[in-house]
Amino acid sequence: MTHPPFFQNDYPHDDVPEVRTLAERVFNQLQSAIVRGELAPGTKITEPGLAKAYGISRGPLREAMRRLETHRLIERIPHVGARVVKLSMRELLELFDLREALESMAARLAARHMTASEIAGLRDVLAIHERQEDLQRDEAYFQREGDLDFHYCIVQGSHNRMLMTMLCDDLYYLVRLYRTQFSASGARPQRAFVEHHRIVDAIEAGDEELAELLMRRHVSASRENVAKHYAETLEGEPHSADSEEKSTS
Amino acid sequence: MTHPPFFQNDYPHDDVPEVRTLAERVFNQLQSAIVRGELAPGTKITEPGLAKAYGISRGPLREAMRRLETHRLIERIPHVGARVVKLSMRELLELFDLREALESMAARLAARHMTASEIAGLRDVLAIHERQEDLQRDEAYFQREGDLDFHYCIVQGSHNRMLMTMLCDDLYYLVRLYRTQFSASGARPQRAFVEHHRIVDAIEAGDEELAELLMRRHVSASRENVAKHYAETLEGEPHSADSEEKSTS
DNA sequence: TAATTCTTTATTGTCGACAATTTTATGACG
DNA sequence: CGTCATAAAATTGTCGACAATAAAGAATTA
Repeated sequence: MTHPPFFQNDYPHDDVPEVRTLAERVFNQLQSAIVRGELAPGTKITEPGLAKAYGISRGPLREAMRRLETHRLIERIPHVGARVVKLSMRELLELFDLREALESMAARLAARHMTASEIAGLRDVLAIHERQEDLQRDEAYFQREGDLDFHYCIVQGSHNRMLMTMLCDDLYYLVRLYRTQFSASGARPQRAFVEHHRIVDAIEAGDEELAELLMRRHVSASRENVAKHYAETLEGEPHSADSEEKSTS
Repeated sequence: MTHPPFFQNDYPHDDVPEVRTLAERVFNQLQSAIVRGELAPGTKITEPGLAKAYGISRGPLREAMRRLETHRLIERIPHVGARVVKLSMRELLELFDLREALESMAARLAARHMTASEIAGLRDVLAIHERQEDLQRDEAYFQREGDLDFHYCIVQGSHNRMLMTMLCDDLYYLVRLYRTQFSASGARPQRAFVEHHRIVDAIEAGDEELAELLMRRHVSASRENVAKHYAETLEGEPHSADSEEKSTS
C-alpha cells in the first residue's frame, strides 16, 4: 500500500476504510452508481424506492443522501425531493477554475513537502501510464482514470489534509461524473503525458513556482480542450430535455 | 439588498433563506453557537443531550449534526460520538493555504466578471470600514468581521457558484471559528485596509493578474502575521488538555 | 373545452422505541 | 499496586409508524 495503485475501486488515494455503518455502505454504493453513470443524471430519487432497492430503512438512507448532497452528487429541495445532479457546461467550467486554483497550490506544496519515496511512487504511476498508452493507444478511458490517479498523488504530496479532502473527496468525484456524463474522451493523452512528466520534474527539483505554473497550465489546457470539444459538438443539440425515469425496481 | 450589508447575522452573502425544516433550524443554531464560541472547542456533543436541549427528536438533530460534520465544525467517529472541532495551528495554516489558492482565483475572476454596481458596492463596504476604523481604532473585532465581509464581496463578484459555496459556506465559518478560538486580535487593520483598496483598484481596472497577485499577497501576509503572533505567544503553553464539558442543561 | 378547485395519492419530515456497539465502572488476579 | 477480564451504563445505529407538505388527478363550473 505504499505506492499508489492504479485504482479500480473508489478509494484510490487512501486505504479502504472499514464500513462500520449501513449509511456509509449505501453512500458508497450510491456514489459509485452515480459516478459510473448507472443512475442517469437528472434521475429523480425517492427515499422509499431506494430504501426498498437497497433493503434498508429510510433512516440510514437519508443520511447517505445528505452526504451525497454535500458532495454535490445529488440536489435536494425540502419537501420536494432529490435528483441526480446534471452538470451544465457552465458548472463544468467552474469546476475547472476550482481545480486550477487548488491543484496548482497542491503542486506548489508538493514541491515543498514531497518525500523521495513519494516522488518515486509518482514516477511509478507515470511508468504505468506509459505502458497503458503503449498497449492500447486508442482507448482513452484508462488514460483518463490514470490521469486522476496522477493528480491524486500530487494532492497527497501536498501534505495538506484539508486540500486532500477538498479535492479527492469532493471535486474528483464530480470530475469523474462529468467524464461519464459527457462521455468525455477529450483525449489528448500524449500532451498530457508530457506535461505530467514535466510537473514531476519540477516537483523533484523542489521548484515550487515552476511546479505551480506547470500544473496551472496543465489544468487550464484541459479546460480549454473541453470547451473547444464542447463548442464543436454543439451543432445539432440546443438543449436536452429532462429525463424522468424511476429507479424503483 | 443590492449592496452587501455589514453583516450581523449568519447570512451575509445571500438573502436569508426560509427555514422550512427543524433540522435546518437547529443546524443554523448550532453553527452559530459553535462559531461564536458558545460551544467550546473540544466539547463532546451527545445526541440525546442536544435533542433535549433543543426540544426536538434525534432524527432532525442527527441530520443537523451530519451537516455540521461536512462543514468541518464538528468531528464525528462512528459509534463513538462527536465533538466540536478544535483547530490546531497546523490546520489553521492549511486553511490559509486554501484561502490563498481560492481567493486569489476569486479575485482574478472578479476582475473579469464584476459589474460596475458590484464594484460600487465593494467601495461602499470599504467606506464603512473606514468609518469603523475612525470611530473605534483600538477595537479590532469589528474590523475583522468587516474583513470577512470584504472577502465575501470579492467571492460573489467571481460569479462562480462553486467557488462561492466552497468559500462562503465552508471555509469562512472555519475562519470565524478560528478567530474566536484563538481570540485572534491579529490586528493589522491599517495595512489590510490599504491592501483592500489596492485589490479593488485592480479589479476595477480589470487587471486580472494584478488582482490575483494582490489577493494572494494579502492572504499570505495574513497567514504570516498569524504564524508570527502564534510563535510569540508560544512560550508557556506546550499543549492544552482536552476539555470534557457536557452541554445538557 | 379550458380553467379552477377539491380530493386523492405519494413523498418527505418527525417521532419514539429497540438493537448494536462502545465506554465506563467494577472486581478478580498476578 | 497495577493489569486484565467481566459486567453495567450510556450512546449511537437502525427501524417502523405517524404527521405534514407537495404533487397528481378528478370533478365542477364558466
